[in-house]
Amino acid sequence: MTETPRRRNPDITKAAILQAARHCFADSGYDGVGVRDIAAKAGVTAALINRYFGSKQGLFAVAVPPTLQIAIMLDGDMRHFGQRAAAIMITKSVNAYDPMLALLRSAGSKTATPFLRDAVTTHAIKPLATRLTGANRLMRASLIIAQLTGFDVMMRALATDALVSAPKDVLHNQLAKSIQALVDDPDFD
Amino acid sequence: MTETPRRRNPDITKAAILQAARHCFADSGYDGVGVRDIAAKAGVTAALINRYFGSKQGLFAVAVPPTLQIAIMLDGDMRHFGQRAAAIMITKSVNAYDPMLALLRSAGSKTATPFLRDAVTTHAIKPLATRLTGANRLMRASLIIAQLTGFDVMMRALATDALVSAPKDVLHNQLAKSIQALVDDPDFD
DNA sequence: TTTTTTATTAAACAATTGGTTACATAAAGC
DNA sequence: GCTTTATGTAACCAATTGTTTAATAAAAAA
Repeated sequence: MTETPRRRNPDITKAAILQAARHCFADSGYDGVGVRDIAAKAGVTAALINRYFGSKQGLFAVAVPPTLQIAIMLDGDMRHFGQRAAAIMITKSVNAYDPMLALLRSAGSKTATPFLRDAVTTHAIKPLATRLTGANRLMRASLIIAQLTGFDVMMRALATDALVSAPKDVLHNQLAKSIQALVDDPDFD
Repeated sequence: MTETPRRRNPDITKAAILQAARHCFADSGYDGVGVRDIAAKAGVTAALINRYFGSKQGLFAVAVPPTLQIAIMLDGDMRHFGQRAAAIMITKSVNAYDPMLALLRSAGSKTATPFLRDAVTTHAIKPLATRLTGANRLMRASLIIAQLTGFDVMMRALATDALVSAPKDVLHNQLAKSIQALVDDPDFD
């Protein structure tokens, strides 16, 4: 948000469009925003989106899928994955860009769904599965991602009161326990 | 689907509109369908939607929210809730009307969100919470609903391969265990 | 049968919005 | 100064939206 009148620079412009696109898609979903909205937020005109990204679809594919990753949660001992994941899910700033919201709010779009399916598999399920031990890793990773996704649906997309106004510490404990149950090797129970 | 040329009957017509609306909203979300689509599927004209339900919004409010209920899952011993819920979630026919899909695919719609928030609280979270024991029942109920929701996101809205092509029995066991962990009274662990 | 009611349709409204592209402008690099 | 290219303007062309008014025809009432 620099106040200096932006000099000509395609890289900066592309970055601005990407950032604006991520926020817009997270706010309103793929079908909910127009290219003019995104361009306006980036401080440019809609024509540049087609120039740099080919189409609205192209922009979405470049902007959103790669941001769907859970690297931060995976950084550390997997015996405490539930703790870390729960902490991140609960404390995510509501105003910050959240790729999960872009996913949820675009889940109804026939255009966006294929990209999202790929993104979830590549950037979330598979990386998580490689950190699991025991049997059925891909399936268990999917269930974990599903759990995190469902939490975001209730907490952010719908913002149901029972979750939004729940005491953070209690919420953290329950969520962490539930997630960890899927992480721990089922063969050792 | 009677082949007899339908005689005039407002009740039957209203019912046809409601059924068509539920399927359309589940398929494409609130913003994804027009009143003409719904009317066509019901075999009537769009004007009738406004006559009988006031508006598209009114139709949505009447058609979808009350169908969001988990009565079948609650029928029985809560010590096996996880088993029943998992079984239902996994075997839901893909072609049958699924109110959860209407929810997920409408989660991006600014118009539909308030109705859905209310519906989830009234018809899913609260009924489930009354069947729980121990502390933080509303919160735990929310987490359970979140888990089921997330599962539907991955399994149906996105249809990620790791879940769709997973062996049903293994999937059932994992899902049931994970759900039941949230049902069981945390004070007795 | 005649009259009244009303279920249903047809048609238009009015506004918007959609993504995309051809052309014009002006800044940057050489 | 010349060329390249980043950016803006503007128009396109279409499709569609939810809604309403007025006409039609079927059912109910008399």
